[in-house]
Amino acid sequence: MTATTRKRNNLGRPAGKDSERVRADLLDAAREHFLSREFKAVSIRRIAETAGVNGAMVNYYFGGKQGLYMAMVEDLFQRLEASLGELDRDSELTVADFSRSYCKLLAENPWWPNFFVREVLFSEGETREAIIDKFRSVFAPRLLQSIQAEISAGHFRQDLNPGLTLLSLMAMTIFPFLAKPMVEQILQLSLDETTVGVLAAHNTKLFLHGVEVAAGAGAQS
Amino acid sequence: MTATTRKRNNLGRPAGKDSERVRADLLDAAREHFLSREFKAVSIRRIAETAGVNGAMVNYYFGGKQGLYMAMVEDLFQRLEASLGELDRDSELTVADFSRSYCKLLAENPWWPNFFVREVLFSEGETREAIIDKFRSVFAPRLLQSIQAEISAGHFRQDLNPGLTLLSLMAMTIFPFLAKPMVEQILQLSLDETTVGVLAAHNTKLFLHGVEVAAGAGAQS
DNA sequence: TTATTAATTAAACATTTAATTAATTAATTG
DNA sequence: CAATTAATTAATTAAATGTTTAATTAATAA
Repeated sequence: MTATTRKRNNLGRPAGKDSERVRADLLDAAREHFLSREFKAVSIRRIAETAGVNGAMVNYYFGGKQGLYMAMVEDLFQRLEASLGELDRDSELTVADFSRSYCKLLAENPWWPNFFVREVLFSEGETREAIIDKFRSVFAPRLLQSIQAEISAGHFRQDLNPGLTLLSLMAMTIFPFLAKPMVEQILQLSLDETTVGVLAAHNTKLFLHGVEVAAGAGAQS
Repeated sequence: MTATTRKRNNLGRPAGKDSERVRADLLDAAREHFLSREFKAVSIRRIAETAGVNGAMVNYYFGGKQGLYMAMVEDLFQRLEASLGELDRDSELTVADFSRSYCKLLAENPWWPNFFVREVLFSEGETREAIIDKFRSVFAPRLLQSIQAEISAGHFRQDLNPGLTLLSLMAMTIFPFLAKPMVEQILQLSLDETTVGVLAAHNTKLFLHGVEVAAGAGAQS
């Protein structure tokens, strides 16, 4: 205790610690808390405790609680885009393609539907605009275009409203994971990795049957 | 000011005021705030201000903030059941019936999808159980039974999983109102009273085309 | 080596919140 | 009428929160 060179507590700059690691740990802890509880119900102190650092670090690295949340959102978007990376290459995007890659996305990012609905429904201002804009630039235009092409080609019913049709497709793919707790309790369906494939197949078939022209040439996938 | 019989402020029991009215006003204010913002972001002071009473009334009548929230949930359930009242009578419930009465329910209770998803996704413990239980007792069993009957009768495809099929139907009817802000911005569809009917028709037709046997006798509603 | 900068903690600060209490007034009851 | 009960408000309390600050230590530059 009398040694003058000895650290008194845990104060001061720690020896040989990567400062990027603290940032990453805080983002991890923020994701863990913010995705399962509402913004105001999550305290900086709790996040910092999970990350194993002092609460003041949130202000030091992110400028405050809101800044940390924004950084987390940005990080989630990056993960999302990484998951959808190869989807950007090919310009043709069929409904089956969409259904399949959406399932893959879900397997890699199970937090996505929950996050999506929270932001679209309950966030205010810029955050909501940001996520809507992401969606608008990633999925919507190419799917709309694809649906419209199928209608023009005579594969889909002529009386379909493309917007409503896309909405139905999105609903069938996103909603089950939104209502997951209810689905598992009421319908006795567990939405794990294996059943996700079954769900995707069911959705695709039902959707295609629903939109294709009622002529004899049905869709046998 | 010297008059001894004069009320000093607004203190004390007010003259000729209906105490049921205070309760109702607080419930109205709670609904207004809780349905548009998260629980922790709503203060009882603000609710009381909206209701035009003192904040202590929340504790007096409902035993606290949580109690007020629970009372509001119970009140919402009652409104929901009132809206679905006549649906309980007839035992046969077709898909078209469901779609139509769900649209009517939405017109009378526009808060419903928002509330539904908030509770199923973000609430904890008893509240979630309560709403899941309500749903289980109102919609699910009769619709499942109806779908199963159609499959047995040979009207719907034999390879359909009834649970997944009900899930698709629910998704198409509930999701558009969940993602309302996104729908209106991206798909340029306004979900007002008139378009709700169009959506219901679209959903019913797409769903029925999707589930019915692919034979020549399609569903012309 | 010395001075400066970067990173970290503990403590203090200012604000906000739900809940409680005491005072006050009207209604009700005996 | 008197005493009690019900309903309401203002003031207070205790806890929690986001942010700031000062102290402290390691890394880095001069």
